[in-house]
Amino acid sequence: MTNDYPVPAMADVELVDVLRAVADPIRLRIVTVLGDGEPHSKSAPDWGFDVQKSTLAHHFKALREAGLTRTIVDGRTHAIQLRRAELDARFPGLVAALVEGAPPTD
Amino acid sequence: MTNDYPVPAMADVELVDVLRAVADPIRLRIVTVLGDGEPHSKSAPDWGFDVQKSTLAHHFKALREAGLTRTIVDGRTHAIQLRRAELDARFPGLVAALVEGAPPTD
DNA sequence: ACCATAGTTCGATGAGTATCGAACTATTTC
DNA sequence: GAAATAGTTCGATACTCATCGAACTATGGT
Repeated sequence: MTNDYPVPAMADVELVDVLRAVADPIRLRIVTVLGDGEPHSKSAPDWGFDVQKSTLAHHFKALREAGLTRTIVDGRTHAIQLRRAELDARFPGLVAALVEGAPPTD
Repeated sequence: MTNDYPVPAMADVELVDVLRAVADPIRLRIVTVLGDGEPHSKSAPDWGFDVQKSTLAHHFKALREAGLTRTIVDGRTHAIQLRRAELDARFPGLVAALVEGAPPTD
């Protein structure tokens, strides 16, 4: 069936939950890549992390449930996108600070 | 003699470690209060958290070791201060976003 | 129908950590 | 010196969570 990748309403998202979501090396890296606001494939090889795809799925879920991202389903491929505008409205400057403060994408 | 409350050099502080430090309700609250850049007493009753003072000491240590704060010793009382200027230089906009995005101090 | 591909979910495991209470250190006061 | 005060440290406990592998769902291709 279609879209059951629910996201919380941004008004219900607490700052501490957002921070817990990005307080992990892999998830922080994901968020900085998603900082451009565009959808990115969930494809594990594309990301190049040294973890199994089940672990990556766990991180994607954590980001979505914390209110940071949404999932876009297209056939059998999924994309993930930062809820940039909503986040900027609710937590001004936060995403920008994360993107700018993260180590270079090498 | 007591001035063994070492802090890491700001250049060595990683963003993800800062985020892990503030990804806790009590520590996030502390940081937002310290956002004014002034020293604040470590006195447990003053903070009004519902934890023992040993727990509070643990959180103060976590903030200091993550590079967020410094400790100022004065006799038998201690104060804690945000390393505001250094943090702003290393992670522009981050502290401001935390202070602004945190729930009201009410 | 069959198989391959993309991604999720589940159970188990191990590491990290928030919390407490008690003991400890350092400083001030009497 | 003794007692009180401020805060830290330590050991134990409980809980959270990152990770893996295997099983599962869903879609697309042949």
